[in-house]
Amino acid sequence: MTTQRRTDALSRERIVAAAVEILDVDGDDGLTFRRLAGHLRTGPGAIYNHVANKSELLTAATDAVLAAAMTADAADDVDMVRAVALVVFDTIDAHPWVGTQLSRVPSHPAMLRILEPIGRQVQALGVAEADQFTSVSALLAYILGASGQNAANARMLPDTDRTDFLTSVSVGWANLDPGEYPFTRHIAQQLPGHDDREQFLAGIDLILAGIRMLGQAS
Amino acid sequence: MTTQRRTDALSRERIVAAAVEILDVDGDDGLTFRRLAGHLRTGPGAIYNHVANKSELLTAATDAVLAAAMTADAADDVDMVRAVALVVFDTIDAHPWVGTQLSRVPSHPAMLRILEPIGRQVQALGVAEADQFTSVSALLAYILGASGQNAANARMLPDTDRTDFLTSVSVGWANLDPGEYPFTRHIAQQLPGHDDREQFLAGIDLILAGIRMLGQAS
DNA sequence: CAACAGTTTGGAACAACGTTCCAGACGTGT
DNA sequence: ACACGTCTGGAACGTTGTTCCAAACTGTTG
Repeated sequence: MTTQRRTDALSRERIVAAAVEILDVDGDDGLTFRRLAGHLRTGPGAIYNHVANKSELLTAATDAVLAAAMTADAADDVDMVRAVALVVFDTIDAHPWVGTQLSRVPSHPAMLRILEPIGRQVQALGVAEADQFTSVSALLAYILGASGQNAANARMLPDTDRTDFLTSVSVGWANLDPGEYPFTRHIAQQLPGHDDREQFLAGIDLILAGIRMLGQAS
Repeated sequence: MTTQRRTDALSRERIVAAAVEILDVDGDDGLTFRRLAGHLRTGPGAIYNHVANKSELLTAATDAVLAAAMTADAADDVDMVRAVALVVFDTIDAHPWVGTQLSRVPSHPAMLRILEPIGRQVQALGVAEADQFTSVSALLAYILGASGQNAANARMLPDTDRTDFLTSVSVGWANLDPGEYPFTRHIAQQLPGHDDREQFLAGIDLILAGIRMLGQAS
C-alpha cells in the first residue's frame, strides 16, 4: 500500500513544502508550476496528480505555514490574544504571501487556527454571549488588516530599504495641500520612526480595552 | 489595410472609467487589456500611451472610485469616523476589487482619502498627541481588514448565494472536532444570521471605546 | 516468472495574459 | 501644401495556468 515508487516520489507534502520554499524566496508571484516542477525535478503536468490547481496549492501552503507557527504557543497564556496576534503578525512578516492569501480567500481554512484561540480567550474574559461574535470578528479583522498592510510593505521591501521607503512616503505626505490634508501632514513625521510590531500590539490593546468596556457597559 | 481612425479621442479618464466599468461587472480578474481595448474600440497597444501599466491603471481606478465616494460625506459629522468607515465599507461592498487593491498596494494613494477625515475626528476627540498615530492606524487596519474580508466574500458570491455559502461554512464549523475547536463550534450557529454591516459598525464602536479609554487612562 | 491493469510521470500543446514594437494614419504649425 | 511629432491599433513575444496523453512504472494475478 504505502510503498514508495521512487526514492524521490512525488507527494502532496513534498509539493507543498517546495511551494512554501519558493514563495518564501521569490514572493507571491514567484510561485510557478514550471519553477515548482523544476525544484521537484519533474514536469508541470505531474503536479496536477496531487494538487487540483494553483489556488488549492496556495491554500494548502498557507495552512501548512500557519499550522506550524501556531503549535508553538500551546499554553493558555493569560494574554493569549496578544500572543496569538503576535504569532500571526510575525508569521505574515516572515511569509508575506500568507497575508495575501488570508485576505483573498473567504473563510480560509487556516483562519480557524486564529479564530479558535482568540475565541476561547474572549470567552475567558467573561464577555457576554451576545458580544462574543462581535469581539472576535473585530479582533480578527484588525489582525488581518494590520498584517496585510505589513505584508504589502514587505512585498516591495526587496526593491527599497524600509526606512528609505517610509521617509519618501513621509515626505510625500508633508508636501500635501495644507488645506486639504492637515492631519496627514501633521503625522507625516511620525511615520518613519514608528515600530510596526509595537503599533500592532497597541492596536490589539485598544480593541481589548473596548471589549472590556463592553462588559462593563451592559 | 485601411485602419479607421477613431472619432472619439482616447484619454486617461475614458480609459479609467472603462476599467472601472469592467471591474464592476467582471471582478478582479475580469480586467484585461484586450477586453478594455474592446470596450474602447481600439487595440491593446493604444492604451499604453495613456497608462504606464496595469498596476497603475488599477491604482487610478481605485482612487477614482474612492474619491467619488468620499465627496459625498463632506460635512463634519460628530460621528465622522463611523460615517467614513461606512462609506468605505459600502464602497468596497459595491466594488470588491477596490478592497483587493487597497490591501495589496502599500500606502495606496487612495488611502489618504480615508486617513485624513479619520485623523481629524480623532484629533477632535481630544486624543493625546502621542496616541493619535496608534488610534488612526488601528482604525485604518480594522477598516481595511473587515472590508477586505467582505470583498473576499463578495468575490465568490456570483457562484453561490450568500446565505447558502454561510450556512455551508457554518455546518463545516459545527462538524469540527469538539476537543480542538470548541469555540468555533460554539459560534457556528451565529454565522449565517449575522449582518455584516452591523458587525462592522460594532467593531468600529469597539475601537472608538478603546480610544476614549486611552484618553482617560493617561 | 510473465502478463495484465491501474497509476504516476513529464513533456508537448493550448488559450489567454501583460507588454513591446512599429508601420501607418492623424493633427498642427508653418 | 508640406513636414514633423503624436496617437493608433494590430501583430508578435515571452510567460502563465492548465489539459492531454503516450510512455514508464508499480502491484496483483495466473
